[in-house]
Amino acid sequence: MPELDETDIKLLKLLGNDSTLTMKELAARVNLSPSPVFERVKRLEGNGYIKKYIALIDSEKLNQGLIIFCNIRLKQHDKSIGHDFVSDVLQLKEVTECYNISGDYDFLLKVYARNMKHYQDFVFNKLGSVKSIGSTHSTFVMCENKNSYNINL
Amino acid sequence: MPELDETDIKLLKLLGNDSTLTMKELAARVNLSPSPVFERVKRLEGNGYIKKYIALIDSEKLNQGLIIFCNIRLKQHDKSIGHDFVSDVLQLKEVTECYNISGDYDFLLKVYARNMKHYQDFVFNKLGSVKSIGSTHSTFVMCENKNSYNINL
DNA sequence: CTTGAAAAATGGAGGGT
DNA sequence: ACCCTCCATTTTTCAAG
Repeated sequence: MPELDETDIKLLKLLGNDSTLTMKELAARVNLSPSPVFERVKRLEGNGYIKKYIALIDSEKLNQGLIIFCNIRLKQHDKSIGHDFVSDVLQLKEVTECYNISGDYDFLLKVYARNMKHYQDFVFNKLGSVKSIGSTHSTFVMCENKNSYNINL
Repeated sequence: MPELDETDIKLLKLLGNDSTLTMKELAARVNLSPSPVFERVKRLEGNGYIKKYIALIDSEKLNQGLIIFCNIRLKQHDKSIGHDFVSDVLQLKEVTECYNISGDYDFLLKVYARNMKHYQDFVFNKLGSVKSIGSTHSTFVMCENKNSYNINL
């Protein structure tokens, strides 16, 4: 596992905020020419430091403006129930994130819904038919103050 | 606000998963030639459906493998205290997301730390010096089962 | 790392249905 | 409105030094 120097970190930071920067633009910001920057970026991709490049879609513009953190407690805690839950819940298009967590609940889901009615339908009809779920607790997002999508380097 | 057709949605979906796709590759997937695809993508960018393009960085490879959801209750609930809290907490590099939420707590933070010791330091020394905070409750992520970063179209 | 050049993609012009 | 083909420009990509 090769070490990263200052320049690599800076490149990750730049691309983590804006991946449309060209090699030329990146080069200018790290005081190099495009070629070594190209090689560094390819190395960062190849070694998995950069996982992928994506476009961020505006969820509000697509009528998915309601964000809910949904805490879930399983009925039982054996491995197979947990596995069933994860595979069931990842099928649901409203669920964009799923974490196995410590504490009172077993899982935390981030859910996007059009509105309250849609979320109600999600809880009763979709989560309601996932057998492994014991109970749920929903926390509604009133305002997203920040989401940087990446660690802050 | 112009409506989106099937093709636009498909383009958003494709770019939301992989923004390295070229106009040519996108064109092939939606059965068009590169030019109209180019125009559509520029329109989606211009109208804000696509907010930005970013590289996703592997947090584990950068020694930020511990994810914590930190619930925070403010001391008081006036607007200025809330504003102070947000501006203070967004300065902290460990905090990548911040939500104003309903329920027992006022805010939910997503925090990345190197390890438990680092998180302990974050809670005691960094959050500890934010005056507006009343109490906190940390939920530790044991496994990230899914994070799609975008709504599922 | 630099230079430099081939291959590929972008971004428009102009025209067709 | 929407699409196409063609082409100049820019960028990417990869030699060789």
